[in-house]
Amino acid sequence: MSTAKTTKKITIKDVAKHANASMSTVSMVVNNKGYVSDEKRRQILKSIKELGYVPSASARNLASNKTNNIGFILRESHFTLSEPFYTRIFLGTEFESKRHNYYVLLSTIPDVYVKGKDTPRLLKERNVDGIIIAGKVDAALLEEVEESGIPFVLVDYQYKSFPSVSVDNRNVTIEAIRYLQQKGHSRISFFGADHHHPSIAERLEGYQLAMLKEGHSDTSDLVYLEEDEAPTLQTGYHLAAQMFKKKNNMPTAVFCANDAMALGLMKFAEQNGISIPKDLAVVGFDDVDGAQFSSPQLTTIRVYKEQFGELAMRYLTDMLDGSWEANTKFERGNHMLTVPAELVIRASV
Amino acid sequence: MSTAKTTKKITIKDVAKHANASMSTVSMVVNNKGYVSDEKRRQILKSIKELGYVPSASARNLASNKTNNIGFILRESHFTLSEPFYTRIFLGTEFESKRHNYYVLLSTIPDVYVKGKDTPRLLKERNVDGIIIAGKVDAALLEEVEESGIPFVLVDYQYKSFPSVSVDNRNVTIEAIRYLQQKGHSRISFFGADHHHPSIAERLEGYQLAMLKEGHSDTSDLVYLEEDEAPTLQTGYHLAAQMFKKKNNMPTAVFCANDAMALGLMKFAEQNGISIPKDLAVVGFDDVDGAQFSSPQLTTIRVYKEQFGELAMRYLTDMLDGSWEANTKFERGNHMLTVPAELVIRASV
DNA sequence: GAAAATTATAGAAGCGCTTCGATAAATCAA
DNA sequence: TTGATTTATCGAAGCGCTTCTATAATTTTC
Repeated sequence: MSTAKTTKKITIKDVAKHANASMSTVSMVVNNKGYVSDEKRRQILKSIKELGYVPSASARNLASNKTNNIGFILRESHFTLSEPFYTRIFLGTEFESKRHNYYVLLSTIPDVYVKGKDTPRLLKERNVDGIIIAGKVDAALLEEVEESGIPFVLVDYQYKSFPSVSVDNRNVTIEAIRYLQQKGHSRISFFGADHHHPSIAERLEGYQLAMLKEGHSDTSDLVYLEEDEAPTLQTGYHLAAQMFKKKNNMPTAVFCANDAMALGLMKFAEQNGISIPKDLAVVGFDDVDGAQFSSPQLTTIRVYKEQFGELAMRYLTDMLDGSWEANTKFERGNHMLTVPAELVIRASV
Repeated sequence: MSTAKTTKKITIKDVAKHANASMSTVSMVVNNKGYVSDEKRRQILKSIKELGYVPSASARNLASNKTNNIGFILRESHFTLSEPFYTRIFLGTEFESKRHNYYVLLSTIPDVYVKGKDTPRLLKERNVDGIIIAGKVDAALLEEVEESGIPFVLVDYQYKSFPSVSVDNRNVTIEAIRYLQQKGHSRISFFGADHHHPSIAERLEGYQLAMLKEGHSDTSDLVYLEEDEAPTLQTGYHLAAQMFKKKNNMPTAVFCANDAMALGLMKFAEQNGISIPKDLAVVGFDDVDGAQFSSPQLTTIRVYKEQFGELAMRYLTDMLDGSWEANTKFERGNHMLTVPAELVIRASV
């Protein structure tokens, strides 16, 4: 490159000399620990600024036996989803990590995970202090991570009683169903898919709870589940086709386990001359970008993805510096955190 | 956690002892350099495996004055775009980085970049050996990066004659226009936006070149440009409305600078009873996921995003280990690489 | 007002690796 | 044969930090 003078790297030693202090004192100032007199501190801070000193990450890591990295593990397909759900969560962790001075190493894993082969390098090389795992992943990976002893937290997924952060699916679904009921709907359907996914199972649960409360103990003829399919627009479309085949005893509203399916349902409706919300009310879940551009605009449940990621990161860093363990509010088995979500009322009901 | 025996960390020293060699010899084996007899090498490799030795990244980095990290800088809005274009490019770099034993540190920057304030931490802390910058970013950032002296390459963007990797926009656009012409179209429109973006400018250039070749030296009444808008579905929709307002001398085909706009145009067409491809042929650019689900399916230009990222990473790592400089094929001013794209023929023409 | 505790600073060991001589054996050139 | 190279190995310095220990100076305690 064109840098004329290859300025020698400034080390802590240079700062010490310049500030007329010892390396250890400088280190203490930089790390904000130990005892340093105000005067000396000012002196050192001044020297740091003047010399443009920036601590070397590797030296620091080597000496303190930390890596200063947080691993973020995510399935490839979740990463490249056109709805940037996990991407946003990742972004949230990235924001939060800056606050705690960590770097985030993103590692994608293939959808079909093979234990030894696909093990993230950051795990093998133990190049992270903690790990965030987003979305549903193979149990084998989870076990590997657990065995490694590296602290971790799951996001938008749950497994055993591993530390996790998830949307408060059940309660917000109940809220949504209540809303439909208040609007006069009593025959309310549920569209779901892949109900092995804890989130979707929880939404179904919330739905059933709310229906039960209004006396619908048996919802089997109202629930449409494509158990082995992903909850996509296509799935929603198919489910809609299926539902409209049986002409009698039709529901007046549908709660979809996510927006993609709701959008699929709306597409089917549009193509078949079914008017929304006149003939059928629709509620989605996620509040994807497309939800506000659909016609009619979709009433749905908004999830704060960035906050989601931020909370997970905070949880993890708290674990790392021990302040979490100390916090008696969170006892064993209570390690599953929840982020709120909220009903966004638009035009599809 | 529940790890009973906190197994002591295995260091290079342990391996040396176990293999009856010196640390330096082990180091040479690990790094594949210097002279080591086959016998000793085997011996050491065996010990490494037996002990499960994994080198410490920080120690290695400190000693060799490298970081083993590559920075990936991207605008926040590009990262959370619903079309995972840059996300895919990122994925490509991630794949390739594994091959070269680098970690990728992703850093997003806000859309309006303020020099000191938003400077990526990895730049300030010089915590990377090289940097990849994806998409259009603020020139101030580019200058900061250049000043840092850290090797970098741009992806899907160009600035001055900085090393870059881009789609071969001009040529593939010419190919697409030729294709339309072969299909009998001669009045072909161009839909564009934000033509300060080099890619879009190049596409326009290719379009004009191809039109010129068929005698259309003046395309001004065929080109629809929303210069200060982003190339979104909405923009495409507006442009379509604009175009259909003037009833006479209508084009028979439209080349859209990206799929989003093409989809917007098609939406307008559908709502206004214009049949595609009967009344109007449409070609897009990017081959986004939505392109194959539209009706009719969109004829477009496919960009191999992962390969894009891979190439950029390869370029960068080549720069880093000097083998690029040595390669006489790439002289000054020739540092702009190109990835091919291809016309995908579907049903909209 | 002397012992104990706290505050302030410096020095040095050591984190786990790479790499630079030093040294010696093996191979080559003539 | 013998000096010059090449091959093989080792020991030790040093990368830039953190942190432990030592030593004072200052403040607190009863």
